[in-house]
Amino acid sequence: MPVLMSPDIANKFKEKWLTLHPEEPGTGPDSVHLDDSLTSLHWLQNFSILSADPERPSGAGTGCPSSPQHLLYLKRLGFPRGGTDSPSSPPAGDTAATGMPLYLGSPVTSGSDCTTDPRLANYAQTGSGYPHIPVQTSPPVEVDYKTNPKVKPPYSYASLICMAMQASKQPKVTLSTIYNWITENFCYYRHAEPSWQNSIRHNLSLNKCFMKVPRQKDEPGKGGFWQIDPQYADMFVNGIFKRRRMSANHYSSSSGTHRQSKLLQGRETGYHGTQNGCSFQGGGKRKHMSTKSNTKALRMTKSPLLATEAHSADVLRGDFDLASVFDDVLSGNCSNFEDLDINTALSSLGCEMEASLQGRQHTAGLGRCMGELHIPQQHQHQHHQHLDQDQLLQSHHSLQQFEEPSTLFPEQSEEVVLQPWEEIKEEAQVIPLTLDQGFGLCEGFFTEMQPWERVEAYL
DNA sequence: TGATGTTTAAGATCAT
DNA sequence: ATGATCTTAAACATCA
Repeated sequence: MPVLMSPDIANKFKEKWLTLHPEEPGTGPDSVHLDDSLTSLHWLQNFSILSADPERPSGAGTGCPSSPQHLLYLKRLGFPRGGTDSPSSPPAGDTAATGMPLYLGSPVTSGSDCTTDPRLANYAQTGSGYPHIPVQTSPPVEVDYKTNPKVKPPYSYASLICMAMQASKQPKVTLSTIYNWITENFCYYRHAEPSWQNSIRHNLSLNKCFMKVPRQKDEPGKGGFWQIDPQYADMFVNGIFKRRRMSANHYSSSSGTHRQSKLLQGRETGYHGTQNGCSFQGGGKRKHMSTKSNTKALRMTKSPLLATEAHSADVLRGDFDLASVFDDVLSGNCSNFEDLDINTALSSLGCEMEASLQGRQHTAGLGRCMGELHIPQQHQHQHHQHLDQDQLLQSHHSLQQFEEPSTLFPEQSEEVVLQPWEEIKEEAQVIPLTLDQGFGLCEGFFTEMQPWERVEAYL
C-alpha cells in the first residue's frame, strides 16, 4: 500500500515530476533559492518511511500495510513534547526508554549551505503562497521500531491494537494475536516489562471502540476475540482516531446527530476516561465523551504555524487528527512541510499520498484515503452517500494499486482522469467546505463501508 | 496455574 | 488551576 515508502519510488516520482514539470521553479537540479526546502524533492528521498533495514522485504510485498517497518518516527527541533518520546513516561524501571536519543538516524539534507538548507530556513516563503509557514527545522529521522528496542513507539495502545487487528487480516483477533503482532513488529515491547500487556488488556476492556466477541463453544482456545466495534469504527474516521476532544461544532452538526446522542448518553454516566476519541467505559462499558470544543483544531485552522506544530507533535506521538488534516487540506492551509506531517501520519495509518509539491496536491492524500474515487465533482457529496459495496471494494482495490509506482503516473492511460486532488480541490473552491462538512463528507463515505473496511482504510 | 478480562486508582501530559 | 486524555499499576475474577 505504501507509495513513497522507498527512496526508489521517491526517485521515480522525482524523475517523473521533473519530466512533467520542467518549468517548475525550484525543482531543477541547479536551482538554488530560499524556497528550496519547499519545492525541491530532496526531502522526499530522505522521507522514506520504509525501514532502512535491508534485510527486510519491502512493505509492498509483505501485504501488511500497517507493518511498522513503514512507521516513521519523526522528531523535529522546535516541536518538543515534554521531553519524552512518548505520550507517557516510561516505567521507572524501564531502562530501554531512558536517556535514548531521539535522533537516531543520520540527517540527510539537500544541501549544506545555509541558504539552501531547509533546516536553516525556519520561516521561508512557501511556494504555495502561504507566507511564513515554518519549514523543516530538523531532518526527518527514521526509527526502525521493528529492530530498535530502545525507542518506544509513539503509538497509543489503542493504535497498536488497531494495527494488530488490521495486520491480522481477520475480522476478529485474540489477545495473544495482538501481543504477538506487537512484539513481532515493535522490538521495544519485546524487551519491555510485560506490564504493557496489562495496558493492552486494559485498553481492550475500557475502550469501547473495541468489542469483545465471545468464543464459540465449539471453538477451542482460551479467551475471546476482539474486534473494532462497528458502532465506533466511524469514530476513527471523524478525525478523532487519535485526537482528543472533538469540536462542539462537530457534534452539533447534522451528520453527527447520531453520534451526539451517544455522546450525550455517555456524558450522563460521567466517567472520566476516554481514549482516542472513544470513550473508556467501565461497569459494562461506561461511556463518556467530552463535548468540549476542540479549540486546538480550530486554532490549527487559523494558524498554519500552530497547525504545523500540532501536526508535528501529534505525528510524533502517533496522533493523527484526520479532521485537522481535512480542514487544512480543504482550506489550503498547508505548507509543503505540513504535507510531510500529513504524509507521515497517513503513512502510519497506511494511507499514502504522493509527493506534496504544491497546494493543489495537498488533497492527494485525501484522494488516496478516500480510495481514489473518481466521482463527478458536482455529485460528489451526494454520491459518496450512495456508494455501494462494490464501489468501495473497487476503491479499495484502487488504493492497493498504488503500491505500484507506475500507477502514480498513469500517463500511458488512455483515459485521462482528473486527479482526485484536483476534483476535491475544485469542489473545495466552488463550495467551501466547513470543517463539519468535511467531517460529513468523510463520514458519509466511511459509514457506508463495512466496519472492518472502515478501519482498514485508515490502517 | 497461567492466561484472560474487568475494574479502580493514580500519575503524567496537554489544552483550556 | 482545572479538566481531559493517556498510561501504568494493581487487585480481583473467570476460565481452560
